[in-house]
Amino acid sequence: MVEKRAASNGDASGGEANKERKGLWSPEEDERLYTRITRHGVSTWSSVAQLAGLRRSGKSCRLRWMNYLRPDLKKEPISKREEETIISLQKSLGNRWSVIAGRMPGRTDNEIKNYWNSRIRKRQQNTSASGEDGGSCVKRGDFAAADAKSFELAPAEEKKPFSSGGATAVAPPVPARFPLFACQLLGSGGGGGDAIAAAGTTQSTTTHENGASSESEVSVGGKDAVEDHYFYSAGDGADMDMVHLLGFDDLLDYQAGDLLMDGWDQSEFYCTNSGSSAD
DNA sequence: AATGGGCCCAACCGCGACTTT
DNA sequence: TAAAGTCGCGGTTGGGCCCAT
Repeated sequence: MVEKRAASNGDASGGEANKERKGLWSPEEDERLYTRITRHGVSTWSSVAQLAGLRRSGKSCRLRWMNYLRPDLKKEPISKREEETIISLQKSLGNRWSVIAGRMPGRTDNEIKNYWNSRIRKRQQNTSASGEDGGSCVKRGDFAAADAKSFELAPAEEKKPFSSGGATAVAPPVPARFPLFACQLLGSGGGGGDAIAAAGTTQSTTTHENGASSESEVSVGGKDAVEDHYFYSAGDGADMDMVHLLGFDDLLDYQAGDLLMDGWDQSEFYCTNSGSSAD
């Protein structure tokens, strides 16, 4: 879809040589940006644009990466369960889309905002126009308002970036800010190995027989290095030699157990590159 | 087959916050 | 402390797609 749009958007390398390009991204521009970031990471977005040879603003590059190229993005449509989560979080947090997106791995603020504006809000307007409570228009199932409580941010933790803004250098290929995932140690004999870690890496998504819908292995360096793995140093110092990223639905399931969603912000984890394809 | 209206989503814009110098 | 540079956010828009007529 985007490719189709981009293809009709003209030649990325043509036109006036020094004028900043706007509009849809071409596949070539995507490739340049993706390659640049996966190989060298992000120091500042304006330098990424420059070094990738793109006639785009840093801002535009950031947006493209965050909303489309990031390897950890979910490609599938927003599920019913995710929709319920969006509704609950919007109710408690308001239109703080980035915070809401931060609670939904693989989803972007833009995606959630668009989804809200185009579908949920409209539906709620329709139902409230027909005399119902707008907030309860969707059947909530097992995700009641009480569940939404566990998503709320502690005030002091709001807007806590992984690496602070400005020109913070980050080891490749992880972008300056990257999402948090709940992870599970492999070979630890069960749930005892649950941990939280940070990741900004490529996921090779696989569907497992146990029904976990989007369990993924973490790999490094995008397409060129799918065999490499990051090592994560957890808060207690324990190293994980491999982690599984869990899909959002899996995380909701964990609420019944030891791992709560709001645990995501309670620990800080640092990513070190163990082996690496970065040149 | 043509067309017009609504939907959806990628991307832009403007602004505030933060960092660096 | 101020200014400049950069980032990130929420609101908005433009245009392609889909579908009913």
